[in-house]
Amino acid sequence: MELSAKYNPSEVEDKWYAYWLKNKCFHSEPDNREPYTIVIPPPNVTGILHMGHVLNNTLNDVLVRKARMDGKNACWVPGTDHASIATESKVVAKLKAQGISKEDLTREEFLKYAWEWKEEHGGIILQQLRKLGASCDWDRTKFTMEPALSDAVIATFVHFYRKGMIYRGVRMVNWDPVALTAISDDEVIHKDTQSHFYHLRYFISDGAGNPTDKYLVIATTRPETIMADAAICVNPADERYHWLRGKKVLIPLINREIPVIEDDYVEMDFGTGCLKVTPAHDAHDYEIGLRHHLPVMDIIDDHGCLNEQAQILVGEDRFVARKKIVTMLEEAGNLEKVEAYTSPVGYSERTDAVIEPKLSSQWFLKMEEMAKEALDCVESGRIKFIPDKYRNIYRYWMENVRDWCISRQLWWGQRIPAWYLPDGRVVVEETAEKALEAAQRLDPSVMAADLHQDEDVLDTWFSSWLWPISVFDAQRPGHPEHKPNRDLSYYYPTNDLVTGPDIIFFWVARMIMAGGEFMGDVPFRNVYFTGIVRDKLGRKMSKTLGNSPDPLDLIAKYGADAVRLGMLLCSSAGNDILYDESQVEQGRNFCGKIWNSWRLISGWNVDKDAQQPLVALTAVKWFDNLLSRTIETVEDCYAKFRINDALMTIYKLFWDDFCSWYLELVKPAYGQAIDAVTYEATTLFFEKLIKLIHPVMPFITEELWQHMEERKPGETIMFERTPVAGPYDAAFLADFERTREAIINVRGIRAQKQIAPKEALELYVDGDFPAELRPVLCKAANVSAVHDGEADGTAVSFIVGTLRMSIPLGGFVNADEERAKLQADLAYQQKFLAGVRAKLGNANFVAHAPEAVVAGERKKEADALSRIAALEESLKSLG
RNA sequence: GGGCGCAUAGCUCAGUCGGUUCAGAGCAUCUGCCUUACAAGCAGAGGGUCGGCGGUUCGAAUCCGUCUGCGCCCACCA
Repeated sequence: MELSAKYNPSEVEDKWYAYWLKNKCFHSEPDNREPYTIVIPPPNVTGILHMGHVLNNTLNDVLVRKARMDGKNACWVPGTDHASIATESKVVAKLKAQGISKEDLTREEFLKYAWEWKEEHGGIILQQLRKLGASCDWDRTKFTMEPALSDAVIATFVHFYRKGMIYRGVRMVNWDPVALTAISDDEVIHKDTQSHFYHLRYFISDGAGNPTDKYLVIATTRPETIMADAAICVNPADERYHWLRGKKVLIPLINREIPVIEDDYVEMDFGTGCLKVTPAHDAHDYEIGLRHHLPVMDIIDDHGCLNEQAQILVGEDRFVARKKIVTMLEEAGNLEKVEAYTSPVGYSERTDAVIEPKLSSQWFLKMEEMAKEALDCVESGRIKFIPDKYRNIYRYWMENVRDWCISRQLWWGQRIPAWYLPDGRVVVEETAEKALEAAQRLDPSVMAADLHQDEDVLDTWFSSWLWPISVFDAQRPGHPEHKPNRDLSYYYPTNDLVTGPDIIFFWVARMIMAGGEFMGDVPFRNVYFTGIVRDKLGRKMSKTLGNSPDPLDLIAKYGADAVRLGMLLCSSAGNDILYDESQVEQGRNFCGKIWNSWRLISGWNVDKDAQQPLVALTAVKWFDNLLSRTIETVEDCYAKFRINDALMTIYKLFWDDFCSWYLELVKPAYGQAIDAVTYEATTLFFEKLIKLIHPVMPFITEELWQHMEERKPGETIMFERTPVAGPYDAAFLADFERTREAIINVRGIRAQKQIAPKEALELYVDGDFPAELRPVLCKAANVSAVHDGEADGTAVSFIVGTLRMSIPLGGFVNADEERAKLQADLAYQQKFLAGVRAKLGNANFVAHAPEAVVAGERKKEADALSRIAALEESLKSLG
């Protein structure tokens, strides 16, 4: 079968992906081989593929394909995450566009819409991953909210509750007034925000609720919250304010009387040294309020608007209210001054709304004990982070862990399995039936209708942290007595996790905790942290900037292999990736190179009787040695997770060594056949090369491997073995390097002197040059003969190592120019020699430096001397 | 504000224990080639005071100090 002149990725990719699926090449079942397991970082069920996914999943796929070719039973489990906030807000937005408000729907109605949306859009991303070539075991696809996995989540809640690790409490939480839910501290992003510092006068009360003419001044960024003030606080050491002791002041506009209190928390030199204490709307103020038994008055509703408690500006949005109240304060004579002020403000990661500190009742999971163990997993080296620097960040997190707020005021997610009795008591059970039984044990008169289930759902990460366990055996989490099934026993712990450092605590740390809690073992052994994909200007890729290409467009344009290669070329672990389309072009070009090299080889006619030329004999020997050495390097790179180095090593081996050198050396003259020995060796090399590249470029390698010879049905390069390194002769490889240098020198001289490549030259070598490499020199440099000794008459010379080589060029040589060049070279060598000798003349150096280093310097000295001698001879022969 | 990390060629990055001709790679650039696998290519070439300053050492891109410029994590002085 003829190979088309150009590689056509789209045809080839669809064909082989379908072939792999049909032959269940990605499917894994436990057997007696060593397992290699990866669970996908589950993308949001409603997500679509972006460049970050491409990077992550390409890395995963490379690792899993490599392991498969290493003979392991490789299993990559795919799936999606229900992503409660993200998905729910998308559904809410979609309903809003249809004129439906969430608040008009019952929970059941809303969930029906949400599931419809999930069925419609869910898993698009998994289809897209197929285009990338991801070799996931699709038969094992999981969803964090499918029944079995949801049951696991509920069971773990009950488990922790019974262990006394889950509790319910009123806490100051981060309220997102757009998503209408509390979010965890980690989902809050602090951004420096331009605002104002309002200096307000609070007049001292005369004791009967009337203002005197004395006042104090407080500075606040949130004047709209003054109606919720419970006190004014000063530092007890602040003598400026001792006269205020025991006094009461009046809140401006509403004239409510509040006490002046003293607390160390207040910084004397910040603002005016007077702090208004607003327990309901500030976490620190809440703490102060607890210490001083202050009343809590909540004046902001769930949407961020002032409520009746505020007395004024009721119903106004907090930011509108801020503007209005400033005017009112000014008119009332309470505004002293306004300063421009920049301070960090918390924003919701999801909705970008300004977070409102809010008191509410939430469920928490105690973290301290689990965090200790999880820290130890990493500190002890049972889990390795790549790169290592993330251990520091991880340690910080684990040592400063706070209890995890696991409840969310949403509907999309696993509903908290807590039921309240009419008297307020609570029972926590896996099902409503069990809850009723439990409730009746407390109070036999309770009926099913009397029980009310908690309205909240659980944080998405409360299901994600079970992922490496629940994808294999959803029975196990929460039921330590359940014996792990066959899959879980075989595949757990997984081997490698590839993910972004931004979820090191959200996900990585918590999986480690869940692993310890439910399996007594780590969930994975290595965590490879990728960087963020940025554009070439260093900007984060984002929809709004429009600087993020659609991966599917790229795949359509350049092919999946090209996209994969382009992505990996610039990805060292942990560094951000500056992506540019030119990298994908480079990938495409490499595909073209591979393709064309096989076109060349497969086009050769083989002559069974032909004898192998000497040059081919040497070339085969060389490439065989080089291949072994390179495979060793590549294996070392993989072992250290230096995937881009492994790739670059193979890339150069293929392009430079195989195509530019090896093939050019063995290539028969035009119209001539190639001998069978060389041909066999060449196809074997080619096959090994494409096997080496297959984990990175699965499609083109499969296409060519299938093209090389008739394969049996179902056969695939995927299950071929990674080529192994044999012994190699390093000295011979070094000799070949010198030969290459000589060839490059000759070519350089041709270029300089404008001598056509077709015109054969003669070469003189003054010294010992291996005979077996002479044919290589002749063919690659178009040298008709290699003579020993030195050229007669005018010649151009050069030095390789310590060998002097010269080419007699007669009329082509400008003796003055050559002399000048030689003299410059000579001067350099003499300076070099002087430097080396200065070192060797230093008694301290000879005394302190290791012997090998001193010997090295002596070698340098000897080499420099012989080069100087050679240059002087060349100068002499120039006359 | 605290902590961690980074700074090497035009760009993106390697550089292991301080010592081997150590100053490297890929891309980009320049020059010459439509040579019968490939112009998405071939051959050749140029390009860096290793961020600045100081120190340790026989010897520093590498270790220490400091300054400058970036990045990340943490942190609600209202």
